[in-house]
Amino acid sequence: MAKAGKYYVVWVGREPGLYRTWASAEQQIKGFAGALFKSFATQAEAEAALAAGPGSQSSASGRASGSSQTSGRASAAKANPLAASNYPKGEALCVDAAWNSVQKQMEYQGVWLSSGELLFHQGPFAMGTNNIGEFLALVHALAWLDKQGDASMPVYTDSMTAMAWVRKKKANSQSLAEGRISPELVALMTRAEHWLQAHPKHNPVKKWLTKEWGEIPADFGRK
RNA sequence: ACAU
DNA sequence: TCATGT
Ligand SMILES: [Mg+2]
Ligand SMILES: [Mg+2]
Repeated sequence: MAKAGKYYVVWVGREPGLYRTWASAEQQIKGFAGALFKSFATQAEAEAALAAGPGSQSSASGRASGSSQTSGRASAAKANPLAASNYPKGEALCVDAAWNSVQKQMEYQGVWLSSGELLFHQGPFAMGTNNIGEFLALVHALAWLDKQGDASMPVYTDSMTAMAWVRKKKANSQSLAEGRISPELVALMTRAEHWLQAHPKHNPVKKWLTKEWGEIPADFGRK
């Protein structure tokens, strides 16, 4: 997670560009031979540095330490998502879920768009699914905002499934229907559906455009 | 196909 | 490559 308000420039890495969280920037440079990166306090500084290149830095930019790998992955987002004309303006909450296929556990969290600051984190939970995590994260954010008396703050998710379940106030989960979900999560799902039915006019839910803006700030990294 |  | 979903 970002320590409120930092901007990370990666000049050399798997996918060079501008990142809002250390988790996402680290993915680009960890284990990448010859990686070059640096953090900045403001967007303007970061954008200027990204455009100018690593050679323009007078001090303390990061260099890859030990490792060796040079391969990357196909480019997804643009190098500077913040420059996209449709990038979200103003404050918002961002949520995401992750599935740990090694530990077989799901977790989810919510962060502020502007700073990357963690607002909530739940889990890990056994016997879950990606979609159940995305759904619970989204409803958790909506309920939290309602409790604060904030009816206008938008909530971003990258999950079409979670958006559909919230819209219908019903989670169409195969795993749930077939009894593969833990009692704890079943209870949370039931509670979430009931909350939605009791609060038909919840805050606006918006789709995070990962292809245009890069990973949602609430993303967990490992993928 | 699209989103995870 | 697999699983969860619209
Ligand atoms: Mg997600
Ligand atoms: Mg993610």
